[in-house]
Amino acid sequence: MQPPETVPSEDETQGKGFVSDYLLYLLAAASEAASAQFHAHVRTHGLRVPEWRVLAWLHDRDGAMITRLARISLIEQSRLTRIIIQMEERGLVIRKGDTRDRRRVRVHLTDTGRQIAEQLVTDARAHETALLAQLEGGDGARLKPALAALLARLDPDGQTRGEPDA
Amino acid sequence: MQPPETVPSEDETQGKGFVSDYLLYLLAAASEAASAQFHAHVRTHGLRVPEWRVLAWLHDRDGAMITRLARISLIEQSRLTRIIIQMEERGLVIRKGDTRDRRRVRVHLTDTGRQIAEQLVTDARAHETALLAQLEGGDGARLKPALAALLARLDPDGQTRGEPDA
DNA sequence: GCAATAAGTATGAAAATTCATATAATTTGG
DNA sequence: CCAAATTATATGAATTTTCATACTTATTGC
Repeated sequence: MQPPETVPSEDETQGKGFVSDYLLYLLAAASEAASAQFHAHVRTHGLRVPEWRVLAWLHDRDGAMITRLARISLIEQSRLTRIIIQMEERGLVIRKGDTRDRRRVRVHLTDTGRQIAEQLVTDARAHETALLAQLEGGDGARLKPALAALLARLDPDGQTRGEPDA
Repeated sequence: MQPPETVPSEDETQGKGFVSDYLLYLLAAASEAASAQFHAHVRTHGLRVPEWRVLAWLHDRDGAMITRLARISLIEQSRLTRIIIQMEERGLVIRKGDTRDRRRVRVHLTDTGRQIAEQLVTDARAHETALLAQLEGGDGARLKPALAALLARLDPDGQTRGEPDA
């Protein structure tokens, strides 16, 4: 037999509802909330979020190819192609055909691009530090490892994590 | 004095780079990776992700107003207005003017909408359970509380968390 | 009770994103 | 070595999404 009642009528306020404690929602909402401020800062530099992601990855490792940059930057390929073109027109990056594999296009930072990237990475580090400092208890410390573990589990080959090569 | 060299030329592979251990990136990437499968499942029901979010919130608490639904569903208001109209045309929800405050439009599930919502919530619960089970060690258990703490810190009023009223 | 302000929703028009697919270059299998 | 399959990027066209703002209805402060 089942608990007291099978019919869930009466009090719709059972517990707190499904969504507000649903992992995928918490992830999306936390991501949004945590990023809001910094993303606003990014926009003050005339960049959209995907463009900042590209700059950040190139800052870590210049000369990535479009497809890979798309995967790790969480951007759909055809969209990234257009974004890169725009960024090139703005002088943030330059595209170079890969001589080994002529299908590939490698993206490199220009001096301007690198300058902006470095500035923003510095800002991002500071922002992250401040953010984590706000989380009392161990939560702050546990968050990153837990997220990294989740990612590692879901994406063993680092398709999304900037593995040297995947 | 600092470590061996001050100039970071030579080996660009210092550590692992900034992005792959950056909180905001981990959040975004983890959210994407964790949601990918289930979101694909949602699409097989002919729903886009924002539509599923709306159904899920209405499942928890029917009759929400557009603005609030937009905030908690992480959707921009004017977009949600259009989405709700489409959902109404498809018979998933109905809009009812609030008689107390005639500016407001309250959104209610139709029977069809509720049926789909319930099915998907059931599926979502199962998926979440499976997902968390994959995380060995305490990571799985720690993740949700840590995310909730982050959200609570960033959004004290639960603007984004379905607080009874905010 | 009214003017000014704020809140909730809708909407036009521009910009962006997606989807399917074209094109080009490489790799694979036989 | 060749045909078939695969990979990388680009692009047209439809759909979405955004942004600013119009409208309408409430609320606030005098």
